[in-house]
Amino acid sequence: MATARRERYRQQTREEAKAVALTQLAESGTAGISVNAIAKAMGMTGPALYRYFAGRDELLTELITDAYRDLATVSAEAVEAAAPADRFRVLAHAFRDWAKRQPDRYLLIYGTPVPGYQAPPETTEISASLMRTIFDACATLDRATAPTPLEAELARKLEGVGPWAPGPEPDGELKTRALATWTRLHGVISLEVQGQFAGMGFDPGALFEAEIGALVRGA
Amino acid sequence: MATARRERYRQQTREEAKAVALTQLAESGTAGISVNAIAKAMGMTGPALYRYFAGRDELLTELITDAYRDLATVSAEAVEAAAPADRFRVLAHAFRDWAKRQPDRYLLIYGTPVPGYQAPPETTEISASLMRTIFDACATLDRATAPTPLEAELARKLEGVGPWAPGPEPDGELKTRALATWTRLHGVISLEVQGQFAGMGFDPGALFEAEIGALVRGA
DNA sequence: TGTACATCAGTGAACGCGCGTTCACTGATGTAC
DNA sequence: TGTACATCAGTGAACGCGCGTTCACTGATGTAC
Repeated sequence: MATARRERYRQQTREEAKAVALTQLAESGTAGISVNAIAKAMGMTGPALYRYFAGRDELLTELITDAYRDLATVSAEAVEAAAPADRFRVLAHAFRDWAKRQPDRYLLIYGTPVPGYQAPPETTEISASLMRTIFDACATLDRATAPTPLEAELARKLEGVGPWAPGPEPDGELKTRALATWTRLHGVISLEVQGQFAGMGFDPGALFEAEIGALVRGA
Repeated sequence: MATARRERYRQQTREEAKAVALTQLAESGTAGISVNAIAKAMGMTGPALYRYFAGRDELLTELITDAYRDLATVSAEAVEAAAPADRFRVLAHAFRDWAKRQPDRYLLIYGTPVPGYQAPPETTEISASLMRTIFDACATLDRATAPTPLEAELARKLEGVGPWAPGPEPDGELKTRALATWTRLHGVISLEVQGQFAGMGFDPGALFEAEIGALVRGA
């Protein structure tokens, strides 16, 4: 099977192309990702890349799903490996750490969408699996603190909607917590990786910890 | 002063160009904003626009500062007009309403930054004035509920950093609340306007209200 | 092990396109006397 | 009110550029006998 080696090289080339694309993304944004420029950086001519990708759109799509899947699996593995009592904090940190390590990929998933760009159906599945992980992490939070009236109202409204994730269906209160978790983590992380805290002279990590603390309390 | 009329037309043309640019932004993102296309849509040729803007960059900068200033003044006016007890809620709703009315402008300010693009110094001033409004709104929250240990720690760290806004310097606790307010509102709003809640079958408004409720409680 | 054929990777030329920006110009609109 | 001049708005041609993508092609790498 010499053909297997050929296939392996093929995959390597694809990965290399995507890696170059990510550096372009970091340097000049989504619009700066160019088939010709990628090929050039790899020591090839532009058309050669069409042996590996149907076109620019396919490459972009793959960049997005790759990043999404990576974030989802990293988070899931971290949560699964942790003791139940640590799961929530572990999830939060897995999220932020991943985002800080590769801010551009985070914004590729959760940043301003490219208008007109249609996310592939695969994304739905990945986001559902990520939601499962959030549910699992939130399920370990204690429920001693009573929800505010508005949280209780939201919980009631969320009862029965979905499913947002595979597996056992959580109740409205858990869904409420999951949403708050998602939006609050994203709130801090997105502003941080976008540099909106720059020059304010404080450590975003401390803010992040405080937000985790508020969520753990069950607020 | 017939020259005044000329100047008025001039300003009108500038405004029209920016308006067209905003529709392009909505249709195809920042990268889709094109000098030539704007001129064409206005019934002019491309070079004509150079009588009104030094170049594409200046137009883009103006789009950003305009949006930022608009959000800041709308919020400030809403808060000032409200009774102290309502101020926090009024601020939150002013923020979300503005973002929902013009999602593209919101993302222009708080979305993925264009790499390499340097925000003009004016932005700093506007963001400071917006922070002042947030401080003013948060100052009306009652402080009965004790902060969590991590919030207290953050508050201690924020003591003396800044100034983030003109006017009287708030203490660490108020700064902590302001940060939480900013990041939580942004968390919900940004995911909402980006369409990340699409297909989940719940009303983002209810989530937003719940988040406001949690903040009002002083959590 | 050697030969004939098929598959694949990559090249180079070419396509049409739209971009930002400059430049010299024509006409219209203003100001000064 | 009328004329001479200055200022401004907009045009059309042209610049160089990089883009995504196609196509016919050459060589290398594989498979089958």
